[in-house]
Amino acid sequence: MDGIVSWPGEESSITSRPARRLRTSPSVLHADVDAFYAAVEQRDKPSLRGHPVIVGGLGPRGVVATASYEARRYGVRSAMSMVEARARCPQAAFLAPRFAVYRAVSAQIMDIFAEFSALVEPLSLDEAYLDIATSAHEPISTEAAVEIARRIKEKVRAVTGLSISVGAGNSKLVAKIASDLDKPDGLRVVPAGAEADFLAPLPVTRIPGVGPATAARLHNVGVHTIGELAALSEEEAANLLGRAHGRHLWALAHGWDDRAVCADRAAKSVSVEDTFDQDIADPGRLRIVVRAMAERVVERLRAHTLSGRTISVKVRLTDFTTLTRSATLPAPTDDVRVVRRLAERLLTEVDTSSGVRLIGVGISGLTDWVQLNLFADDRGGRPTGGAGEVSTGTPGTASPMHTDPPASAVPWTPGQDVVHRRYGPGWVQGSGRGWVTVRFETRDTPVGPVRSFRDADPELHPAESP
DNA sequence: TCTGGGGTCCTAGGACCC
DNA sequence: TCTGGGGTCCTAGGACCC
Repeated sequence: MDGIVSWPGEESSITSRPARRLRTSPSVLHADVDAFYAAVEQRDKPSLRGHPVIVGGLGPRGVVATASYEARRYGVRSAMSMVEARARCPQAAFLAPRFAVYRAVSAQIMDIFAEFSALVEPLSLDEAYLDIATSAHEPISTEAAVEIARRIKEKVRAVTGLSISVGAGNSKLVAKIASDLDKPDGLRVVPAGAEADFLAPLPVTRIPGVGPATAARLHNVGVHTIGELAALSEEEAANLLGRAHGRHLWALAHGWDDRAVCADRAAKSVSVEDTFDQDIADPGRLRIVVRAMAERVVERLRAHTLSGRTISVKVRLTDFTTLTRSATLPAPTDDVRVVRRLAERLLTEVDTSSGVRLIGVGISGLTDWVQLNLFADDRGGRPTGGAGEVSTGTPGTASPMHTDPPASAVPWTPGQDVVHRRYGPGWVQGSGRGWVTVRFETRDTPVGPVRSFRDADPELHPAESP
């Protein structure tokens, strides 16, 4: 294993903080493909080589996903509007992204990374951390790290035709910054012990996690370099930037970064969103759109055999203010009818009369098992739907790869319109284990209470079909 | 003709429970 | 009747990353 040393300054930190250990050799690698999408397009279309290429949305509200280095010379950057990119570099080739191709190339690259380390943490299609200490019994020398990086670059170029940049250091932070500094086709290893001198003169904005808002706060107090951030006290950083964020960045500025390289990180949410070519104000059209997005997100959810408890709707208004509304179910679902209906309701909680430029639907609180009925959680108790409440307070701690028997002979279908003799019209949010939960809302009165009944409640009936 | 789409993490307030 | 604190869950928003 890599050599390990105690976290400097540990004595002064709060006792709840776990003991930190820093590596003593450059055994963390960060690798990413140079101008990935654009480079794939240039690779596949030789006439584009040597010329500016801009990949991104081609619609009226598109933005740049990736600009080739030729295009960057004209000031074209990721996230810039396509309109501005066209103004800066009209002679560029403007291409829509081909994600299926990028995913395939990405898989090739990740396979190559896996040949060099058993511990690969992908960050995106074109980027990953590699822990090269896992298979080594001795600390990794600078020369050994350089050699491994060189071989990875060679192999990626031979197999995919793409150039990558690799950085290595004793932490994720140092490796990542090192790979950034030498782009494109970079190879930079920060030797053990040289981390502080490497970091100190760099602008704070080099630290991943320091964006425009954080940079502005730091600049306000005269902090421009990583070394100047490190020279603050931990308390000053925490007060300036927030407790967690401030302390984290302050530690990073010292090079105190013990974050582990972690393969197989489970997804926490799934979402889809669309920006319209023109704003939509018509509630009927918005309702149709949000239903379609609910269907798309459930498709993605089910493709990964996941279920989720919390449904969110995101609305970006004409003036770009962004609102979210969410609701949490008593148990995870992957039922399109429930998600569709809930998304529709959440949309009604936002005033969209001024016009909407984007709608999104997301699902979080994911569990790794296929939902068979809404109450197939392990709380054991009966459903408790109280008036107006969606969540019951107790989270379903789902067992992995749960295999519940199907809820057979239950007459109620999630999403179904029903009428209760006392409570009026509503729709079935879920059923199972002898119970059915009804949300008493209609399109005209979209927000209403939730109540649960026995399956055979004589007062509950399917709504008349239209 | 301003500002995509997919995510992650953090904060802060209120509800609720012990 | 009054007075609390801690912990967890939920919601909404914001910063940030590629």
